[in-house]
Amino acid sequence: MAGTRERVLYAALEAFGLRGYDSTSLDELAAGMGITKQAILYHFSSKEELLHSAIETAAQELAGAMSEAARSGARGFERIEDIVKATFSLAARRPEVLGLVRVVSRQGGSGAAQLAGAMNVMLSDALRFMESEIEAGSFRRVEPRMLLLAIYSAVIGVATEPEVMRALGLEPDVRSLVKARRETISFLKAALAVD
Amino acid sequence: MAGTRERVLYAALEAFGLRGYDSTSLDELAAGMGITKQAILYHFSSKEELLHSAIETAAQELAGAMSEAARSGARGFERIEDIVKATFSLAARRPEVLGLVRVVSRQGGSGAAQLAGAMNVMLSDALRFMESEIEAGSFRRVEPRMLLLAIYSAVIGVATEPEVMRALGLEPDVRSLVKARRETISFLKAALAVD
DNA sequence: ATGAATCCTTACCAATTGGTAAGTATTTGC
DNA sequence: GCAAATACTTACCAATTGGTAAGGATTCAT
Repeated sequence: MAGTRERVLYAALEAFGLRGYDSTSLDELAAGMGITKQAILYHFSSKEELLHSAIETAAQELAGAMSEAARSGARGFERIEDIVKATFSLAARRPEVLGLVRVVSRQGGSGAAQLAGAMNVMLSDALRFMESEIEAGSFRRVEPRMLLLAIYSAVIGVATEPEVMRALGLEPDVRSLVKARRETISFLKAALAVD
Repeated sequence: MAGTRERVLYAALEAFGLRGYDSTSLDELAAGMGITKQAILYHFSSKEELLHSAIETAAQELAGAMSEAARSGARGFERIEDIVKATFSLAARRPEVLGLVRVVSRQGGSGAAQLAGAMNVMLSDALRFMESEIEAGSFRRVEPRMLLLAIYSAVIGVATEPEVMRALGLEPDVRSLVKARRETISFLKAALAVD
């Protein structure tokens, strides 16, 4: 059995990422784990600190998945494909991680700044990759930052919008996610291909 | 001066769409308008009913903007372009409308079902358009629903993720939004073009 | 064996939450 | 002119919120 501190951290990451920060009370969180709220506040001095810890964990996990995907050292579009696959895999395995990224980046405030800081290296790596591929003529000539934003939005959106999928008549099950992944990749491939 | 009921409705739409449902208290909302919480509860029997009314308003406003964009009767990619422009315009003018769509579709529950219902006609129109354009050979052969989801995600994401823009070193001002719009359109154009 | 640290619980607390009840101006219908 | 509906306000309320204080059990160092 993992330590209480870690269990709290992961439960908080899940709750914050799936239901939102304000919508999650410490009492609920504690009851779900069979402990009391004060046990949480023993390990984390405040709810906000718990959020910051959860953000850090999520950022690390995301960075880990990305660097794992980049380990193959693929170039050109294959690299993008690896990254999209890793993102979808993460979305299926632990939807709360990307969920927290969304919740926090939307909410703004110090959490967003912290998240931005934690993902800074990842982002500038991605930017440099984009620029070099464009320079090399492998990708279409686009504004790399705008492109990253579009890719981020498309992938995160597809991977984390179950309700929108339902509204479109798609059940957000594993099969549909795989299909969504394939479509997203071919979508990006077409968008990036040189004329 | 508009009636109190309408003012409450629009203030709620703004607050729910930008800060979230749970993060907005009726007291706050009322104080911001110089009335008391009970005045709100006079016009709307509960906070949830206020949310439902706000969702309906947002859905109508979105549908209005879309049908306005479709009024030109353009075909092929020009139609997509008109719609994306209209969406960005809405995002710049009233960010809370798309914000509410996001918040609600993410949160799930009865609000999401209501929103899905209100946007049903719009969605099936969009689907039929996609299918006919693919059939006519104007767009690349893709799964229309997946494509819609990708477009939705890309546009909504770009138009409503100021914090992500900031993280990428882009200030979310009008100029950047215009640039983002242009990039999104060319991104979609490339993704949809037939080989 | 014992003092101290670690890890929790019970017992509170002030502030805030959505919501009710009752009263009061103002407008409206007749 | 007057009852009734409309549009609020003040006064409450029970439940929930994040957080504090203090105490108890267990482990650990000496």
